[in-house]
Amino acid sequence: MATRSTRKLVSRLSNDDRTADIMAAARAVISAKGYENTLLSDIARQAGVVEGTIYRYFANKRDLLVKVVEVWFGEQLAIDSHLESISGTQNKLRYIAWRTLDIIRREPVLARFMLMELRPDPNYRSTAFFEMNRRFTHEVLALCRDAAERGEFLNDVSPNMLRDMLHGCIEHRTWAFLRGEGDFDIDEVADGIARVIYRGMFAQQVATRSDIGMAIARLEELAARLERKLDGG
Amino acid sequence: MATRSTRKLVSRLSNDDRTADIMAAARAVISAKGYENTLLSDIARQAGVVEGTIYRYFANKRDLLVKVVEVWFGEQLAIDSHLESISGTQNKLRYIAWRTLDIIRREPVLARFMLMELRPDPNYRSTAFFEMNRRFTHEVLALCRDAAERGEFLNDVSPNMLRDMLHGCIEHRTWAFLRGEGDFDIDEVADGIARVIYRGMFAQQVATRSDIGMAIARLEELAARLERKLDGG
DNA sequence: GGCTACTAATGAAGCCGATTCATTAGCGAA
DNA sequence: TTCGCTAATGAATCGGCTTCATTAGTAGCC
Repeated sequence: MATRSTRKLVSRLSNDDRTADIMAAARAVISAKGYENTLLSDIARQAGVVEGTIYRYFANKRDLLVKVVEVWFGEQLAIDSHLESISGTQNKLRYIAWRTLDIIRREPVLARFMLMELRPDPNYRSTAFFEMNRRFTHEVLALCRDAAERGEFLNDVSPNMLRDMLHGCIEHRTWAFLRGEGDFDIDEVADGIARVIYRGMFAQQVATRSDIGMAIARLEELAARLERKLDGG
Repeated sequence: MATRSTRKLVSRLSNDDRTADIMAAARAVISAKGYENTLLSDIARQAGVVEGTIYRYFANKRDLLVKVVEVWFGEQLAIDSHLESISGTQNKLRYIAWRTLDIIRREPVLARFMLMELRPDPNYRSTAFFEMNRRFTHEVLALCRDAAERGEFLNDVSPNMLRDMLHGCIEHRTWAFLRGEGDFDIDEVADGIARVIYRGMFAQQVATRSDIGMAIARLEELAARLERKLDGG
């Protein structure tokens, strides 16, 4: 097809090198132009190859972008040992929310891709991404479950619901941020979420009728003793 | 271009009639095949017109589908007078959440369109859809604000945050439903959301065990003082 | 150092939708 | 009945992704 004279090949690299090149190019393009505006031809140009070459390494455009975002997301998850050093369930909740919001603030394009492309995928649950995300959100589940077992939290709302409230609220806020509305005060948001969930689930040690009954009994006992003294004196 | 012999025109209708035909066809196709699988040619065939005709009435495919969803969403908002008859802030919250979940359950494809196409739109805030959605979510805002003013709710988390928690959680659950996971128990979800938010914000005027303990300590102190007087006297 | 086999890289062609626009035909007004 | 307007047409275009027969680096062998 192509004439001999126009053909020029770039150097032949190992599979790994070429894959890395293309993914780096894709990452650069996607983060510069946003997901919907990313063309395969842009990626190819940036990587210094031709569009067809990409299909030797990736099944299709979406496959490429998913792999890029998986790596990206994995990097975010890696930095993650601070949680244990925080004490108190409410503080832990606040930190988890804050950290998630912070990732979103730093990498809005990534966040958008997650929300738009990965989560709606019908077989999301069998993707590598799901597994990573599961580990990520597992913290909230474990935290709430522990609190319930220790008696700190009530038992009447499932930890899954609480996790969804936390992440759902974060995502809802994220959309406003991604559209460029307002100033995205992540401290305020994280604090509000943690506060409402914690207070909403806290198994408050309120006084019961029997507590009050005991108090009355004690007062009656004291009064009786005084009375005896007065009578006797 | 076209030869005289092959050309056949459908009857010419008023603009409104033809617009309605196309929108009805679009709605049928999108709800049968899902948004990503909806082709303009499907819609045209269903409407009994040719693809090009659609461009006389709508700027492009997206414009058509947005208008379809706007009308649909408007219908949902119309049925909406039950809320006032419900008493109690928590019950109202539960009803609002339940009703939203119910709309989603009945029209999952359109719900998906809202979440995927309308909300991410950069000029979402200037769309008719935003205005409708504002009225829709305004109920939650008003409810929480009123409760705060009456002293039923605490003042330390903004009503906007609470609204986002409610809708965020609903949306998060919706994705799982749209992917066909689990059974989408909307009663449980609505109840959980309302419960956590209500309890989390309720300005609880109850006595705690420590309050009663302090009271008892104070009484014992008084009793001791009396006793000393009697003993000394 | 030349030859061969292997396969990475090429890029033109194919394909599949949305979108455009010159042409045609229905319809109401004069 | 004719005329003018414009709704409807559908072939052509366009803009992406994807395929695949062809070309050319490269490593291994003698």
